[in-house]
Amino acid sequence: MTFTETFTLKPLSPFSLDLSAQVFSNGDKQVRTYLNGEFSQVFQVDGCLVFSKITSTGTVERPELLLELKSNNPITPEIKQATKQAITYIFSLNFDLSSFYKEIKDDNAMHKITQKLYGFKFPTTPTVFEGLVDAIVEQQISIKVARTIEERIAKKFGQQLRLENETYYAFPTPQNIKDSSISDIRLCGLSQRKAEYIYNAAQLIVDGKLNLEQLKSNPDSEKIIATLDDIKGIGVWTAELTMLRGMQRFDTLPADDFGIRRVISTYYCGGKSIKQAEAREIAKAWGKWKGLAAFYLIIAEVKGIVV
DNA sequence: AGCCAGGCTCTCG
DNA sequence: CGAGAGCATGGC
Repeated sequence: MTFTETFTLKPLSPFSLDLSAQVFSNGDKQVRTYLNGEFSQVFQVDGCLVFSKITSTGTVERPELLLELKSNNPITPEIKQATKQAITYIFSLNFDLSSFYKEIKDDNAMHKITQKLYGFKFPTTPTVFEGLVDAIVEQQISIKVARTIEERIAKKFGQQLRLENETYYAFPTPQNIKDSSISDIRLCGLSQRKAEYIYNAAQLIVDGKLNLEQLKSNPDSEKIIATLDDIKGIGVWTAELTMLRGMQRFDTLPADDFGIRRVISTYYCGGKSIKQAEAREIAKAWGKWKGLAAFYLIIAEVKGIVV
C-alpha cells in the first residue's frame, strides 16, 4: 500500500528550482535526479523513507513548489513536516539571496552573472556525512566519474524504498557503511585508500568519536576545518568542500581548488593561471558568500555566460 | 591512446 | 622539509 501526500511550499524570493536543481540532471532516477522540471529523491526522516517529487508552480520572483510525497508508511503530520524541512534545507529555501546580491553589486562580473543566474541556490546534502563522503569521492577525479561512484554507493549500501514498480535508494548512513567492509566499498570503483577513508569516517561517527551534525553548528569555521583535517584522508580541500555543500557554510571558499581558481581566472584574470592568494584577494568582494559566489562562476562557465 | 580531472598520504632524499 | 609516486574511473 502506498501513501501519498501533496502540498505546496513557498520559498523566499527569488528562487529558481530549474537553476538550483540542474546539477542533478542526468542523475540516476533511483537516487536523485532532475528531469523535465521535476526533482526527485528519497529522504530519510524519523527513520522513515519518503520519496519526494518537486516541481515549480510559481516564478523565480514569486516562487512556489509543488511537493508530492510517497511512502509505504502512513505519512503522519510529523513525517510530512520533517520532509518539508529536509527539502527546505537542501535548497536553502529560507535563505535570502537578495542580501548576497546586494553585497556583490559593485563587483561588475559577479553582478552580471548573478543577474543571469538569478535565483540560483547551491544545494546542500541532507546530511553532513553525505557531503563528507561525496567530497572524499571527488578528490582528484572528475565530477562525472565521482557522480557515478556516489550513485553506486547509494545503491549498494543505502536503504531501499520499493514503491509500485520502482526502487529508490537513500544515501547510506554511517551505520550502513560501518556494517559493510572496505572491500565492498572498493567495488563501487574507489581506490583502496578512499575506501579506507570512508569506512574510517563512518566508524568514527558510529563510535561517537565524531559528531558531524554537531560540528556543523560550531561558529568557528577554522575549528571545523582543523577537526576534519585531523581525520585520515581529509585535507583542507575536502574539509572546505564538506563545509560548503554539507554544512551550508556559503562563506567557505576552497581557494586551492583547481577548478575554482581556473574559473575565477576566466572571469577576472583573462584566463591565466592564478595562485590561491590571488583567488582569495578577488573573493574579498563577495563578502560572507565567497563559496556561493564561486559556484555562481562555475555554473556561469558551464552555461557559457560571458560578461 | 594517453592524459587528466574540484587530493591525500606515504616515502625518499 | 620539499618533491614525487601512486591511486581509481571515464571522458575527451
